[in-house]
Amino acid sequence: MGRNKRDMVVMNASLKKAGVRITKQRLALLSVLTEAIDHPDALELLDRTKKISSTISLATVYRTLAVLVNANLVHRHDFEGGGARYEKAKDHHHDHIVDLDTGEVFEFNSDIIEKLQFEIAAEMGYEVIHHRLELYCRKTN
Amino acid sequence: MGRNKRDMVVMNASLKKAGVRITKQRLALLSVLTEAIDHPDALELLDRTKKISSTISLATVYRTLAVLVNANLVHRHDFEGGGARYEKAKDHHHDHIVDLDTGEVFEFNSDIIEKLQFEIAAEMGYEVIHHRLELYCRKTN
DNA sequence: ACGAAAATGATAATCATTCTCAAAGATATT
DNA sequence: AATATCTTTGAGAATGATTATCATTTTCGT
Repeated sequence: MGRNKRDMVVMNASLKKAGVRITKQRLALLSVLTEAIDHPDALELLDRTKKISSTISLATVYRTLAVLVNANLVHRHDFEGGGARYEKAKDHHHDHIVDLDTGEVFEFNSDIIEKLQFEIAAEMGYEVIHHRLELYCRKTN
Repeated sequence: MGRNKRDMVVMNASLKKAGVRITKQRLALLSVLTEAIDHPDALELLDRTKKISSTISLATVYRTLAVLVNANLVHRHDFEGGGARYEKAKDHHHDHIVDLDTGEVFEFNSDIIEKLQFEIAAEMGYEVIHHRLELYCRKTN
């Protein structure tokens, strides 16, 4: 687990940017989200954070996630089935492929699709504020 | 409201196709869905159906919707905020634009996007079983 | 019309998420 | 570093949408 000084500085800055106080729970949760390579839900995040901070509750996980999502530091996904899943915001936008059999989530992005969406909305007098594109898939063969 | 003999025959056939018994609740709900030009939720469907059939419960609305969705006669959408919303299946596939201010839902479809999705999935060894594309928009100025 | 099988209604149960509020912690100021 | 103030936390209650339960009623092939 990579929680060195530089990471701490970055996370402190992130929280300041979000206009919230720095607490060990928030640092721990942000650290878990930073290390995660998957898309965990609130319960899973609680478990992982407890292993680092040992003192955090489910209510705080939800509250902190709401704060981070609001500050655009974290993205929340409502894939089919089960509760919301979370992911630390990356610098590049991406959409998701969900493996229907394993539940695994993969990322992809297509500038062309992005542009087409923009054009379709514009044609109807709309501006896309955000969007959701999920491909529910099965392995071929 | 258009519930003539031809509609009844069509609805009867639809239910038979779904392999379920024909009840007045199911006919009424299907009729409401057929007439709907919007994307109502379960509670709204209960209200509308009561006006036609006068005897249906929320439990039956949910149960019947589940049956119809399973039979691919109805589509269920989980747009952001609030509960699921339903729509009678049309012969052509389409995606949705959601007006963030009014909650209104518009339909669109793009063969190009569809094809791109297919290609992207194929490249990763996947076959798209179904997908979800929603544009959350605001009117431009 | 008869009887097995399925559907209904009323309500309880579930599940994820949000709310409440007293106690603990963080930050600015001195 | 002590104080005052304002925020966050934890535990559990509350919520809201949806599903399950089960006794009663309805459907439909015979």
